[in-house]
Amino acid sequence: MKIFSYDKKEKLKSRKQLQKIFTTGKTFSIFPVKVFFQFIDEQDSVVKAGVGVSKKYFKKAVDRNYIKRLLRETYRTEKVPLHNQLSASNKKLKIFFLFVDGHLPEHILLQQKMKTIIDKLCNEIEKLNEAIS
RNA sequence: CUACAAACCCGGGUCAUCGCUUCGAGUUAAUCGGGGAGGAAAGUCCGGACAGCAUAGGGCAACUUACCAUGUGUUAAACAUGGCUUCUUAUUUAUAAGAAAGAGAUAGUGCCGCAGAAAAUAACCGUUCCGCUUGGCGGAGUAAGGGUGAAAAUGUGAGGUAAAAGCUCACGUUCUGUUAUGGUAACAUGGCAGAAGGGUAAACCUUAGGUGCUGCAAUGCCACAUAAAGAAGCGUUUGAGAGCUGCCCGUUCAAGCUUCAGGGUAGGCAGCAUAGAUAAAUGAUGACUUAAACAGAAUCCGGCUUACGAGGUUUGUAGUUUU
RNA sequence: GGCCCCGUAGCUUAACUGAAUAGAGUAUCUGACUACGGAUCAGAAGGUUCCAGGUUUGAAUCCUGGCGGGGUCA
Repeated sequence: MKIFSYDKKEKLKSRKQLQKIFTTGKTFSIFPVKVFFQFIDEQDSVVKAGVGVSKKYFKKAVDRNYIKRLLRETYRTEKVPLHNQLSASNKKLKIFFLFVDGHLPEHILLQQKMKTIIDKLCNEIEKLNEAIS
């Protein structure tokens, strides 16, 4: 099994599910990224994740594509601890990363931010486990 | 060789690691192999294919095209080559370069501020003649002159007259009709007859040609869900309303239709591709080398416009050097 | 993705059927009134009419192309 993969099954796609996560999901933001997430009982993969950029901040389609690629790339390289934690505690998760800054980010900076986001998500899982136990 | 202009071409490459999408092989899987953004993919300014709309029928309206020939485009939009006409610039003054939404103002209607007598069937001043009172007033003729204006009624000269006037003549200018010659044609040159009336059609419009309307969120199918409920209005052969056009006609269907408030669903297949999805792939990092810019497909094709990098090729113009 | 509409002072707008100083209200500034403010009165300033080109003697207005903003259709 590939470790760093990010294929179709792991992507959050359905319009309905996205509406749900935006209205009822929990949020926190690690600048310049805002994270929507929601724990869920039944799902065909451990995590479903999506990325997005507002047209309000970036007019050009090239810039939006670039940021979405960066977000996917950083999530792909940093997601391993989150997966381990989730399979250990038998939870399923939906995440959506929304980019909220006005200018183009550096790859290295975004990678560090993603690391902290993943850490925070792991903490959330631990908290949830403690609350149940 | 240098500079400028136009047209066409190109739109980074190699290696390593980790990935995405699609197709094929593979019993599922693991894995392996093949394909994977642009000249503008953009703007949506045009045209077509294709699809639906009763058979896409007639008229008005609306939109659109507009020098000529040939070619491409099945038509159209548009483009290419060559030519014609007009305008601008330059000088060698009869050529060169560039530009043109380049049919019609003698079919009709409208408009032309201020200034000016007058802005289009021109008599305010002036000028000439006649009459009366004789300061001057009235009538008639007259576009030679009048500082304006973007534009002032065919230019110059002569005759002519009371004064004038294309009123007449000569040389011109422009237009209309007709005709001869050259040219496929636009048109050019000449003869004859007639005319002289400003501009504006990116004002209405006229002439000739073209366009039925709506658009892949079209359209067909599968799955899922709900409210076949409520209120108001119109109507059932004396025809409401509908058949996707702004109106009318013709024609077809016709027992339900319209509006209000509210509720449900919005997942997929075909359309759809020798790149091709359906929250939407074509990437990231490192190394070397370069000038790498503008920029990311959603039914497809063609044209136009806009954004942009370093060069190359060809043609033209100008300059310099050598022979 | 398709189809429509709109850009005028800081803000809300008029003139869009070509005509020369682009007009109002509000906000701003100055003065008057008041012991001081508000309200009121008087005056001033503020416009590349989104940008570029064209038609015309003349363009906010007509035409063409850009830029920006908004609406609608499953």
